[in-house]
Amino acid sequence: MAAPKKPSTPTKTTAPPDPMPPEAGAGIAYHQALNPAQLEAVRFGDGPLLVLAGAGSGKTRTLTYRVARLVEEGVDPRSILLLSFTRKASQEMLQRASLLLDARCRDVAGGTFHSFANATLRRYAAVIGFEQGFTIIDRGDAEDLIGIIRKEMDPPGDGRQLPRKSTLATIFSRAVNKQRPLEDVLYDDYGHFSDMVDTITTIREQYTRRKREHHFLDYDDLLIHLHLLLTEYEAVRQRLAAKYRYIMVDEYQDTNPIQADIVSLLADAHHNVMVVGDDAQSIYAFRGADYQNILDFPKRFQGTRIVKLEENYRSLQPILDFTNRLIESADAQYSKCLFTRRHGGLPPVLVMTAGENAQSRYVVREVARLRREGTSLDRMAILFRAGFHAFDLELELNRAGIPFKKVGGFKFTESAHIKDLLAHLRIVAAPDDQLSWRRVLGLIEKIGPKTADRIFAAVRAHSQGAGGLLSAPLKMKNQAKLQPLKDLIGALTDAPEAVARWGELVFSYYLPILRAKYDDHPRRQRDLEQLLAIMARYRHLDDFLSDMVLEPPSTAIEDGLAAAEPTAECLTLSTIHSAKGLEWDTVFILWALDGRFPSMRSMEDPDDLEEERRLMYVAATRAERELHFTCPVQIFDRATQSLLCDPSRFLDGIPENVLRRENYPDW
DNA sequence: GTGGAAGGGTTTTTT
DNA sequence: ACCCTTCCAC
Repeated sequence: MAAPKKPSTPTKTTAPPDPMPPEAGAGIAYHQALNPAQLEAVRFGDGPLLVLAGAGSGKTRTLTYRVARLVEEGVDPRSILLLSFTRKASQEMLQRASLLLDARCRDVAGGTFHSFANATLRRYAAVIGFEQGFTIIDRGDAEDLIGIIRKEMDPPGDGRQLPRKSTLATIFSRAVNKQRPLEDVLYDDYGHFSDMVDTITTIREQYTRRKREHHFLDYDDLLIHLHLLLTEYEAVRQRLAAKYRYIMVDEYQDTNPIQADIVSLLADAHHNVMVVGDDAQSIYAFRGADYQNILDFPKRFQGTRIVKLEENYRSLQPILDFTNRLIESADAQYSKCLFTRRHGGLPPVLVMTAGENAQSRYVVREVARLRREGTSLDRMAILFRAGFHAFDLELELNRAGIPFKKVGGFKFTESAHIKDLLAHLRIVAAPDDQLSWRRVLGLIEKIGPKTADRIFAAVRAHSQGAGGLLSAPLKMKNQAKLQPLKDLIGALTDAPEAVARWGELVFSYYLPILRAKYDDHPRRQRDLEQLLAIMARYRHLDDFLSDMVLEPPSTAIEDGLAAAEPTAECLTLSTIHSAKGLEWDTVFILWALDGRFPSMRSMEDPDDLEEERRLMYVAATRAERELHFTCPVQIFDRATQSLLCDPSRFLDGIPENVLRRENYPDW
């Protein structure tokens, strides 16, 4: 049970040095910083360009240098649009480009598809019939609204129930993202509900109608409306195409048909479009992404130049030997084989453990060992398929006193107390927001959904915004209960627009409610204080509220630690989806157990199974030096009533010299 | 109408 | 573990 040893001599990295600010007046040293393929992409002039970038091949570096290069050549930074997967990723690229060149690079327009859609739609809101603006609703809000409609519908009558609200939301979203009729999605993916197609269609019509009534846009609507704006309003499309003369898209393999269309529409006039991605790392099929999208790019744009980045700068050779093998045995033929000049190190290890808790103890033991040997916790990550897969490990890490942050899974802004506080601000910002009124009023004793809706209707009829609550005619017994809330709204509407001040007013109103409602209120109160700190960074309430939906802080703990002790080192726990694009010295992949990874559900459909394999590939290629898989055995699977005992089928047939096997504890 | 308690059926991944 | 429904007391 020898654990992988650190290589005795530090491995020499052949990766180009990190970008440094150029000497005053000197140009950027492209030749020293980039390999020939990267250089070709960076120096590519006008026209369509497809960069197929393997894992760890310097994709971000290439995009960063190309931005700097364009700006250096005199392109107006505001005419460059850089769409990437997370806002953090695009900010980092622009920051690095600024270091290479100068601060002009910060003026590059960038963000996620959704944040770009938000910004654009705000500018053209009147064109698409949102004269009074709009509120972006997150998944939870969407489900609440669907839940209200669902409850109003007649039950099917045969004793069965309609799909739960979260399932309905998934069905509706899938139909949009895959651009398929609702009926087809139901028939293919939810066969057991396909006979309710009429009722479900009605629910969706109602959902669409009410979103419009309340000026709500959900995540999908942002893309739909942007697409609509570009297709239906030729003048707008021309203006946007003239404004953004260079389009760049990161992680193009994860775009869905609407997003790919949006890119085409924007680039149609000039064809100056560069997309970067890796078909082998496409892991968002569940929301409509199709790796075929990136392979079809040259068909959309005639004369596309294709550049392949195949040299890996991240991982040691034994890790690449393994990951190449993993992706080679895929059914689909992906387009590359990676190589590296980083030698040394041991092959990855697969560790069989006697159950889930043994898995957790193995990870804790190894993390402690690595730390003793000098690896910072910041350089290690634990990756897993789904958020709840790490629950047991979290307990063990707490017991061992190892600090960690968890990324992915449940979000800060999804917890009830955060949503409560935001709802108070939302009714002021958007008085038509019935969902937020329900939430705010429902917090008051003896007010439930019915009373809340009545009060909402009265306020709305008064059409004075949230202040309508102060003058709307209400029943006497409601008047008294509502007095504190009225005082709050009065204070909010009187105070000048200062986001942080409003946050404090709501906080002091909400604190007694929080204390009465939750036993664990001290922890939640700390979260709220974090939220207030975040609010202080904003000048406009609308921006704050939009950001909380589009790019919420990934974890409460992360921000807590970052704020309190920015230097404290910290282990990362992450879903594989949230780990995309990141890298660590040492990576642990949990639950490499057939039935968990791949999951039972994915085994019926070859396409789903392929995506699981790509997911494992993404996880494994995050590692630079050490890679551990753990496989707890004898796990009972309730869905199939069977005992799971075998390692992931993706690891079958990989020889011992590529993947070592161990048992923990020895048995 | 509200609020609490009890019991049966379902659990990925993200903007 | 959580959602959703149902049932019952106020």
